[in-house]
Amino acid sequence: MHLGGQRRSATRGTRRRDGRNGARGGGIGTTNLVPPMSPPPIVRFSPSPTGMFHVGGARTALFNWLFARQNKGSFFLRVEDTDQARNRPEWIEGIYAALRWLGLDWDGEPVFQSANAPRHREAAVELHSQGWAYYCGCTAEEVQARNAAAGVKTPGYDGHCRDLDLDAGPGRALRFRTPDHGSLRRTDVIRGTAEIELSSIEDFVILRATGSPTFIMANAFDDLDQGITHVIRGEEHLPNVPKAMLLRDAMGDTDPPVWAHVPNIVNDKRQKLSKRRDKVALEMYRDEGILPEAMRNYLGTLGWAPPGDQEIVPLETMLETFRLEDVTSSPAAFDQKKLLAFNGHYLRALPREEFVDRALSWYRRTVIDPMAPVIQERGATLPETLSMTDFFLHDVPPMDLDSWDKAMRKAPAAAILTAALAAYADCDWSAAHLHQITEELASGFELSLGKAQAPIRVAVTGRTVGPPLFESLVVLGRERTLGRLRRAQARLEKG
RNA sequence: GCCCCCAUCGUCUAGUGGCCUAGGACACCACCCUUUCAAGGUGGCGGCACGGGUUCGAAUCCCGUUGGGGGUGCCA
Repeated sequence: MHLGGQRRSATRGTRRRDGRNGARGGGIGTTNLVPPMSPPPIVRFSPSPTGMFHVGGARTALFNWLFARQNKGSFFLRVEDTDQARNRPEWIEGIYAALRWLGLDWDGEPVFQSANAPRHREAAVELHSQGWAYYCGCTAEEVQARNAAAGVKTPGYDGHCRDLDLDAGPGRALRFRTPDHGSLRRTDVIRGTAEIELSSIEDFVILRATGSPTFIMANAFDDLDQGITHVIRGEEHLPNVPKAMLLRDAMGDTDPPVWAHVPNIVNDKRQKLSKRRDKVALEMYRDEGILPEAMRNYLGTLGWAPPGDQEIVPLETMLETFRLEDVTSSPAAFDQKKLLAFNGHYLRALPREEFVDRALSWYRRTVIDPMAPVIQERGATLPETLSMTDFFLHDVPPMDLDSWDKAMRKAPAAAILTAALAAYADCDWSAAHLHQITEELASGFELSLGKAQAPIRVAVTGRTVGPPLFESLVVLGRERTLGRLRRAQARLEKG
């Protein structure tokens, strides 16, 4: 057996359930995770820039930040961009902007995981030379076919190349050799201890056939390299813990981190929030007027609660009373109504002058700045230009009945709305592109663009006249546009 | 299929074997205040998934069942 320390347990964390020092009264703000005199903790928040920054990530960041700051530790930002194909620079900017908006400052410069790729590769190759890993030339299809032929119902790598002693070469990935027997102890601050059977873990890839390191390799290496003491992340990473422990062990680690897997945030159907079907992007909430302090406070009540009967609390209170080991282990549903209630509270509590400043700057940033180029030319007075943006302010646009009748009474209105809904659902959201696809839509009905856009305009703005449609749609955003089109559709059906 | 995780009002949570007739918040309902609407105040509705243990005593500990979720990628 090559795995010397595999039964070693993570001893740094003390579980809340097995201690008697967990009582909140008198113990507020103290944690047994970081004993006095011990070096300050080092945590990292490590999002991958593969989409809009969302509320789940925001909460994980918040918990990391609270834990680091209250213990005088370090909070690092590490961008896990090992999947080059799915990364985009604007997503990275989005991460910075969102964290700044929430007031979560990080230490030092962000680390880009891709920049460490050579070191990851080197470490992986080293693992191979020490016999911890082997090269494998199987494709996913081959593995699948073999499993099917063997009648194996459980998918996963079958160990075909395990003892072939293949050299590195084109088309060959490097796999970590997982022990066949024994178990390891996984200790998690918020989930307790579990004994994991090693036989259930397949030989996983650490270096792709392209030579690029996989997430698990890069992640385990960087955590070790940065001296991360507490890994606080989403529960979807729980199955990665044994792999990370195996890898760290092979790389000579003797001081495993404290693991803390925070529960998912789920939707009202209790599924993990997803970008596609749920409203998750932080910037959408920002644009709809949610105050960062309200969002931050609300996020803090998902999976944790301040002691006492008061859950709307200042950041300082969270900083004093937050305890990682008190985080709940069951998923929390994101309740927009409750967020709104929190927001109303914060809004009312603002000093008058600050309220004015913030309301005005919101209006300027979200509506006036983006609309200025098209409204400035279209009115004789300031109020007249400003009134062109009123549809933007309401969830349901104020509907002008004459406009409605004029645009919707004509035969293809319903069909146009349906076609627009389909065309706008997944397209590039720019004025030029919207113009183009709407023109195509119009020619499909053998109508001019002017005629075809009328039902769309009325559905979205409530009127037949107004600023140029496509610029308006861009500012409104896809979700709100689609929502208004659907609402108009429903209204049309009712007659 | 296999591995893992989870289970207190509709939702977020408090609860760490007796302070529990289960507390608070959001939502909802009623009333009060009020020129309207909010805000605020008062009250109400509403929950320990089920079944077995352990114990003098279980929301709390153990086992099972059921139900939900996550993972099962040369994604992260």
